[in-house]
Amino acid sequence: LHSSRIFIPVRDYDLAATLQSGQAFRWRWTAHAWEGMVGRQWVRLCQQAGGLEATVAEPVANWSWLRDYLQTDVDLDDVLATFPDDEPMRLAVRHARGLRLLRQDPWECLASFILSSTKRIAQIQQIIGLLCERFGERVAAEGGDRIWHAFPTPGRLAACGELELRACKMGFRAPGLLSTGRLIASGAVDLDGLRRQSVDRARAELVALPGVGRKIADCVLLFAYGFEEAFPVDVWVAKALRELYFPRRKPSPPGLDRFVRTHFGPHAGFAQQYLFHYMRTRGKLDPQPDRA
DNA sequence: AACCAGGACACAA
DNA sequence: TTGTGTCATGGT
Repeated sequence: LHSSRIFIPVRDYDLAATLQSGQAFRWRWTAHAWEGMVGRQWVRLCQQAGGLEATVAEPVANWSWLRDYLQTDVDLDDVLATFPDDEPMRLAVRHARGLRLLRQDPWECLASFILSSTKRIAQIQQIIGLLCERFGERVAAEGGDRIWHAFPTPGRLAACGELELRACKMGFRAPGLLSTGRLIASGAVDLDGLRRQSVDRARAELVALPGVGRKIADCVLLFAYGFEEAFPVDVWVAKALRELYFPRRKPSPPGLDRFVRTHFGPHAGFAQQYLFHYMRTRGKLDPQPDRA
């Protein structure tokens, strides 16, 4: 019953848009497929007619962890039906219909977004790549002929010095990542415990961590815990709101917060991801080399 | 060569 | 409450 390959039937799933929309940073396009890590597992993903094909390095009996990560059981139509019926959302959804939210590991997601501040996605990928290569556990890929690295545990990072982290080109983000890693490694903060908290309590605990403000906390709430009312506002989404919704006057920060909370519905964070991806990739050529 | 990137933080007005 | 400087690093 063990297998190293599975076909996951799903419709309306744009794998390329999903893996390149700045929510996860370890997926690479190589040899007509996406390769990356899900937890401790190396995974190759391939978009196929009617679903996704997945390959792992060593046969497994249960694939629920991958379905959970990819969120293939989510009915996209149900989500899209809750979006506001306005022109910006129509544009954003038409631009990348099939864009999904992943369900990531909280620690990896938190650490990744601490490293994301005022960095372009390509650079975030580079920093995280160095971090994993130097401090992550070695993992077999594709039957063992190649080596990948798991994301470093909080304990391993806590054992690092700030200079070692700075050597991964993360600059001023190093002390925040280090302090947060040590708080989690010591047990002073329990990331798994946030799963059962309310959004507001979970956000409050995340914002209390060094290097974590409102925006990064909302990214973790959305991408790792599945709080889909979380609505991270970065420079791109701020630009989308400014240009598409408030072209004349600029709303105050609390006014804008009230707007996004009431206007985009129960899956506001999902809508946010469409706006983000639309603003970042409209007008550009598809970055994926050979796509049907 | 200036400018900017999925910000957070301390501090001023 | 809202505005400014600072913090690294690399690509356009």
